[in-house]
Amino acid sequence: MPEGHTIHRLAADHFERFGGRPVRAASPQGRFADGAALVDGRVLDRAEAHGKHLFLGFEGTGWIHVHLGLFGTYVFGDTPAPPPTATVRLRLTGDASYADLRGPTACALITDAEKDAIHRRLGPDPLREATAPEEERGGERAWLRISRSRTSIAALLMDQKVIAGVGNVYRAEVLFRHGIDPYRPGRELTRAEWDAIWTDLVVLMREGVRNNRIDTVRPEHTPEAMGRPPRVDDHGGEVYVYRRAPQPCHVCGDEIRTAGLAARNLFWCPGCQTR
DNA sequence: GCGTGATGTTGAA
DNA sequence: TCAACCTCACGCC
Repeated sequence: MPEGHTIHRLAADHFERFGGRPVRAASPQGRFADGAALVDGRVLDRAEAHGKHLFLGFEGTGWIHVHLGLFGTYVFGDTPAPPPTATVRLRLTGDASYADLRGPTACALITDAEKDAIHRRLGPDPLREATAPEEERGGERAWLRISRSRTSIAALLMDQKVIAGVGNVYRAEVLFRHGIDPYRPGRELTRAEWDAIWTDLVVLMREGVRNNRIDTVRPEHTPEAMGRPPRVDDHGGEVYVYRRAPQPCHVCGDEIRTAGLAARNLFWCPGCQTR
């Protein structure tokens, strides 16, 4: 699940369930035992996300920094919590809820300064647009990088230093929605194309947070509108190209293509996406 | 029971 | 460019 929308949703869910009250913390798996002990019994007073990074702030203690990586998952439940399984890296327990974290790439206690360093190395996040300072709006910093780069737009969109929070699904889908060939170099994008991509990501990812899944098809291309069966797939909602190769494109009927790019699977429609 | 792959990142070669 | 890491579900014996 973990693209940026998932992490922002997790931040909100954590604050809603645990915010403003002391929580119990434990690491049944053991690899975060020291950190959990330091946080145990403290008040969770902030929860924040930047791209795919989650920050849980504990009064007077610092932050737990969580990155889910490819396999990390969170499961929330109501108390009383069942006995944790052996792979639970971190369990937080509050009055009415518990949260189990499994398989993260990162789970560590960090200071304000370490947190600042993470923010500095990440690009602008479409989901932080509303709270970003004026000069950070519109993905301006991302455009500076993209407009000067010979690297493909597909690779640039996955580079968290360029733009934070976009993963393999949003990348494939936003390029489809704007008819852009994934291999086009960043510097061959027009300003208007970039503005449209950024604005679209803000909308799509906000909807992703709200629904807790990725839907990208326009109303005229939904299963209902086109009289086709809804997608049966546990990898998200209705999409145009992600994991659809070699099925036909919903819009032009061409065969969706897939190829490896920087160790990830790229998906696109050769008919709809041009250089 | 074994092999595979997945919405990700890092660090070495 | 490649391997390593984290976990789990699925297909195929």
